Amino acid sequence: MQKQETLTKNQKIILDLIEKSDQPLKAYSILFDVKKKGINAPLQVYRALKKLVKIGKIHKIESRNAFIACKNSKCQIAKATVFSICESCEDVTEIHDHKLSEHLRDFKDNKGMKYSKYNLEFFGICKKCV
Amino acid sequence: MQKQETLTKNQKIILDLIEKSDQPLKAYSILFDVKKKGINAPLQVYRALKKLVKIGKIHKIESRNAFIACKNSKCQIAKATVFSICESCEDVTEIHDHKLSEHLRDFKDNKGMKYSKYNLEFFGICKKCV
DNA sequence: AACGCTGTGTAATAATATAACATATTTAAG
DNA sequence: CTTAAATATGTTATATTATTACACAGCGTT
Repeated sequence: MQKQETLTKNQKIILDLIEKSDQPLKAYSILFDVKKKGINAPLQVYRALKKLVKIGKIHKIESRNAFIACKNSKCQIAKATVFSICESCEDVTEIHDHKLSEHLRDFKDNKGMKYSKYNLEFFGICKKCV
Repeated sequence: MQKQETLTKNQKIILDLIEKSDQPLKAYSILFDVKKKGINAPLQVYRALKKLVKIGKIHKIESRNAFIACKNSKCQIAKATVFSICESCEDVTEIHDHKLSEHLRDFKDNKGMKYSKYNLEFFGICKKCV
């Protein structure tokens, strides 16, 4: 399992930025923010994001095309993610629910397909926005 | 609840196309296919897709930016979707599992947020690709 | 008839993401 | 140590996905 120490310069810069935000960041907003650090092209951002997703440091919120840091130290691989998304303020929170995770991990469809990964996004209106 | 009969010409053309495919179609591939029917611009496709998603006739596969018809007559609103996606051949199947649906429908996070919708995508390797 | 709502058609552009190429750095094996 | 493989970099160009803005049409309501 790859540790943060082994991340490259670009990967560190981008992970730092995402970790400082408690909300998902979009690739081109990241690009804008890291230009002062010498990262000039979209591809440099996307390459770092791809790696960070792969090692589980960040997750992609598929319905929003945005990236958020994973705060769960156990979650070292991006294979099982659950998010809560407010459709009004767009606030995103990662959900860790043992029972739900168990249920999803053990889920088998009727074709017997084995799943190595899942992504679940819940949508609603958060307390602040009600 | 809106019935298919009330769909407009563009909406019908695009729904027909998606229903004929058992796999998700991308917006620009749809555009290409319906040009012969007089639909010329991306926006015409996206507008129809938006409506069809809203009334539950089709679903968007968020991780693939593609659209698939909903074969479940009960599923008239795009509020609760579960898909199986093969990461090798990209085959996508909608999953209807009563127990899982129940579990997800009843899920409440520890902040007491109420969810009106969810989207779950399972990833793995299908039987053909193993 | 005037309004609100929904849809249409068109042009332009924004936002998201990858291909292709040349080069550098790190890692592991011989 | 050196060679090969794997991974990362920097840059340019381009592909793909999606929306804004504007003018107007059709329909049901009041």
